[in-house]
Amino acid sequence: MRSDQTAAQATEAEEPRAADGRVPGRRGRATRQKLLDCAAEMLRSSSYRDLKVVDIAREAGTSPATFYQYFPDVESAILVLADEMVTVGADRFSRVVAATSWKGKGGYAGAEALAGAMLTFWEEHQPVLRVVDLATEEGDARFANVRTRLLNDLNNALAAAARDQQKQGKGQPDLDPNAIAGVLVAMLAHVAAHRLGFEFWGVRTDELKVTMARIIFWSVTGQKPPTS
Amino acid sequence: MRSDQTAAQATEAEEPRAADGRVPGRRGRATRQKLLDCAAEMLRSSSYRDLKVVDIAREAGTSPATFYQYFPDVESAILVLADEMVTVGADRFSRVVAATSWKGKGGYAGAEALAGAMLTFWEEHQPVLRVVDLATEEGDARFANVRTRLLNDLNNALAAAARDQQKQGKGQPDLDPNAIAGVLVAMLAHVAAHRLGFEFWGVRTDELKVTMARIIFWSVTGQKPPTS
Amino acid sequence: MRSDQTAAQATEAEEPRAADGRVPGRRGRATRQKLLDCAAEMLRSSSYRDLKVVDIAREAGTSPATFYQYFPDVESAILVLADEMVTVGADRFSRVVAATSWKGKGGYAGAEALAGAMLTFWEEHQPVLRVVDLATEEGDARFANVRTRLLNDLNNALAAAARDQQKQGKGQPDLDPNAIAGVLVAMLAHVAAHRLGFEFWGVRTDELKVTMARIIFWSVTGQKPPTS
Amino acid sequence: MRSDQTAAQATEAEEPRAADGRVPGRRGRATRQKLLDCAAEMLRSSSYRDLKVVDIAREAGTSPATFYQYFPDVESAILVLADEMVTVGADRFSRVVAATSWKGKGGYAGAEALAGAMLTFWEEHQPVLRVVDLATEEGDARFANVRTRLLNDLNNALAAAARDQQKQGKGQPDLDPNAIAGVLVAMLAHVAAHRLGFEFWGVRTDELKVTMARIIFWSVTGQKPPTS
DNA sequence: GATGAATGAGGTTTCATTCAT
DNA sequence: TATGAATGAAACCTCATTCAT
Repeated sequence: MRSDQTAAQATEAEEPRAADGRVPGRRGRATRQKLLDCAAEMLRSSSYRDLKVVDIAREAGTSPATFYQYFPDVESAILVLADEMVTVGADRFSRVVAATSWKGKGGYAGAEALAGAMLTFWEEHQPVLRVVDLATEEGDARFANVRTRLLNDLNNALAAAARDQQKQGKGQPDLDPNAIAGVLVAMLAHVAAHRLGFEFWGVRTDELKVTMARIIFWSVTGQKPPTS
Repeated sequence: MRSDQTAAQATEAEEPRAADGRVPGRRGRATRQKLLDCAAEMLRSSSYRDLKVVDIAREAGTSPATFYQYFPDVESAILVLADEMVTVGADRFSRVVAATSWKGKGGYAGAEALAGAMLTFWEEHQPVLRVVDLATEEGDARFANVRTRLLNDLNNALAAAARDQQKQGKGQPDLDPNAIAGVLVAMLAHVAAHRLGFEFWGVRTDELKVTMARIIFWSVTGQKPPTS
Repeated sequence: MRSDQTAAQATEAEEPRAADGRVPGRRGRATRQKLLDCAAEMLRSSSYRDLKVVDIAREAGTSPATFYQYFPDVESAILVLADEMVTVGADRFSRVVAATSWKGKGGYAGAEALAGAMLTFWEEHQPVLRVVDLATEEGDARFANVRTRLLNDLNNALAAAARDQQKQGKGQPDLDPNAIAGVLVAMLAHVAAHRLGFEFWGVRTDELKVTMARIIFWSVTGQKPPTS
Repeated sequence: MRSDQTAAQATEAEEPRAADGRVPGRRGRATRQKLLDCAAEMLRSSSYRDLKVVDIAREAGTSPATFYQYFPDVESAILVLADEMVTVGADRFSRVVAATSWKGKGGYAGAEALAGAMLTFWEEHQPVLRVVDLATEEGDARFANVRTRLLNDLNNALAAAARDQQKQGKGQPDLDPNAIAGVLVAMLAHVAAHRLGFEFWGVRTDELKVTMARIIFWSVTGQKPPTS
């Protein structure tokens, strides 16, 4: 049993390499970036499974052969995008939880900020996050790794908070802090990923945010959230 | 805004048909079933996207041409499996919620039964459910339909319970019942789908069940769950 | 050089046989006829190349296996239809030419009757005739044979008439009677086959008939056709 | 009713494109041409319906995948051949008719030149023309278009000549000029297409030419062709 | 006589990937 | 660096045809 999850390694090294092992120069880096941008853009409209090397290359105004100079396959390119996203996201989530006292109105506000941050982040990075979810679901270890790195710190922070509250005699006495954190993160991620579906069924995003914030706050602190 | 979701139509008609429109006889039905069984079995080990007609046919000891006699493509075959699953699941979930009073210890027991039912059901039908999730995520309407039919009644029942509690002055006064139900169902489905991941991270299924049960009970009734 | 074409053999024997060599009884003959009727009907709407054994069988409410009891393949079935058509057509054309004196107004009337007969016959048997043309064009000897049998007598009769006129010092003195007949028959068949195309381009069938009749009359007799 | 047919658009744009949208370079164009040449060559021996992508590719010493780089299917490749043929043919026929005065011996010589041109052209381009006829017959609009473009100018020129003669009080007074032109073109095309069949039946090509020339001359001018 | 079922055989099509320039 | 071209390999899918009942 591992009581604490340690962050997995980043997939992408600092220096991008071309297929022949050389570190690309300025022109090469520009081409590489163009390919990444196009891939990201295309993920917005078409499904991950429909994203072909040929298409990305054409969209980027270059040839498939060029694509292979920078990425061994489509997944690897998306992984780079995913890595960039992780850097932004993990940091943002950590910051929100770190700023939360879990006490009184401010504590609840922190919970709400967290729910909001998740919803916003998922909205911003929807295309890549969808791929991460899909590939993880299909058993792709590289993407599972991304997912872990994105949510790991958040998960640990919530678990720590829950544990802390329990020690103060406040939280949910009988529950495993890791279970609480895991369930809450699962809830957040899943609801955020399906925000549009909820809207379609007539549930507004704001209502989702409040609902989740209250569940978070209560689950961590065991206190009734303050009524607004 | 649609305050109540109505169950979508089942995909599979009563009488299975062969490609030429005829209703298959005993031998034909046996072959068809064999193909379904093999497909289900193979989903256990390989990813849905890697499931090829050739493979299923070979596994079932027939030829691809025979497969096409009974299903237009792999998805359609899986849809049949999914439909069978829905029939069982939707019924089972409805039963659990219907038996819940949401009052006192019995009410909490109902919440726990629900969490347990979800975890168990997902464990039993993991391969097909994974495909349903994946295909839904990829925008396949037929599978989204399956998902809706599976969870719709449960969602409505939870929303109704939350609304009912609010009327009695007990529930979560400021929250949209539909949001509550949606968030809870999302949590249940997502956690159940990733049960193995949780186990791997050291969180036992029982703890997940209890944690979710308490969240459910509190979210619907606004009451602190009774300590065991 | 063959100055006279002799009629080729009919493809279909008097007694239809089943695949196993037996002469079918009443029930069998009914099935066989049903298949023929359906094939004929389907030729009306779909192209000859799209006519599949499975389709004919289904349309006839029976199975492919049954089809093979009566015909070795689709072409053979159509050949039967074509044979029936030839019997009717060759006879009709012969009659018209036989009734023509090639003298004066009556002679021209005969030419017009011939043109009319061709146009009408092609209209009546358009589906089968189209197949005959197609298959002949594709080099199918069996269908070329049909075409010959349909037009052979007519061809010979026209050649004889042209030759006869030449002997009387009237016809086209310098032309080969066989060439005249061949060209006229080609013209008749081709125009009749494309009657609808002509209508589409704004040329009425009546005008085609008159035009061809005049060409025929003049080509055979060398006389200016009488003005109406 | 359309009294005048306007030429349809050419099917092939100026710049051939590869499957991925790029304009092929020298090597690519050579491969493309090789494929076209092989297709043309193979049409000589085998029927159009039996011409498979695999076969053309093999014959050209490449792979099916390469074929698809230049043509979406076999028909499209043949259409290119047909287009090239049309350019040559339409021009040639126009020239012949334009050079015809329809007066006296020179007029008849023009008619004979036309018949000769048709016979020669069909002999030269027999394989492609056979496909055009077949596909048109089967209702393929793209090939019908080719046929129209090949014969349209000729048809219009003949109709104009016939109309002109009528105005001079010479032609066939009671006949529709469009009908005359249509019938003559049909005759020419059909006889030319079956030249070999005629030879087989003992009718020499020269005799066909003279016969058709006389019919043309008389049909347009209403005058007895001058005896040689 | 009729046919439910099964399938061999054959062509189509798509891409990831490579290589020579 | 970049890429035009070519292609192996892998599915797909469709029918004509057969056979046991």
